[in-house]
Amino acid sequence: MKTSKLESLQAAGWKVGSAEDFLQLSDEEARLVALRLSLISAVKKSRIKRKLSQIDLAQRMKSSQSRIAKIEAGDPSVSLDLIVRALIASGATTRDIQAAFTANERMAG
Amino acid sequence: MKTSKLESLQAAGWKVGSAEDFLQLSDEEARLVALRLSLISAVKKSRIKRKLSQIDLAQRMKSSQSRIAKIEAGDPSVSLDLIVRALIASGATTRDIQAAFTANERMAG
DNA sequence: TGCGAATATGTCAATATTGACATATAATTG
DNA sequence: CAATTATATGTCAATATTGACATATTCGCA
Repeated sequence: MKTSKLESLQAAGWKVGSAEDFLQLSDEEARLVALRLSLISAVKKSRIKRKLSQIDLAQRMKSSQSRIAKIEAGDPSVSLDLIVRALIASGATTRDIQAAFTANERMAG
Repeated sequence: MKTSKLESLQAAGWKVGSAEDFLQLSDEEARLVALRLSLISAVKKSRIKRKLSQIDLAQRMKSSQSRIAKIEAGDPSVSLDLIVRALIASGATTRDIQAAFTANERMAG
């Protein structure tokens, strides 16, 4: 479990370094990262569900395709603000957003 | 209803300009601002509940008292990231965060 | 009232985030 | 197999956000 979560973070481009470092993440940091992952996952799900390309979504929110790609890749240069804006622009309902938080709660355990 | 919401935004320091401008806010923008307001309210509630001063909370999250004050005042210079970090650092449970989103849904209608 | 603690407001240099762009790499279609 | 479309990656100047600091204001209490 811990391993897969670590791999998620690393795949997402976070400089986690080692497993020890990861385990030393404070609860606060870990919760924030987990929340980001949940929201990111919700963005992609919502975008696909509405059959929007990354360019489509970028235009809706006046951003760029590369930014959308970075959002979905979990790039650390992307803010929570941008993730949430993407989620809203993708057509996600508030219920969808809540669902992401629920998923987050499960992960954060 | 619309008026009180507008007043909230203005009180929070947003350059809304006029009621027309406010009404021209896109749904996306309105939802994002409403979400911010909900989370901000949750931060203050959580901080008070735990009897933390702004300085206490600032130390917990390695920020400064003035930043906490700005968070709670809804200052536009505060990011969603910082608001959520404050919410987590204040001791809010994930359930509290979800509740904030639920309140947001009610507001956004 | 006066005093101390808490909160609010304004500023700014340092840092983080942004859209835009070029370009690379899939994935899809004919 | 191209050709087309979608997605990924790297860069950077412009802009936004940050903690820190000074200082003002408000609040509770003796």
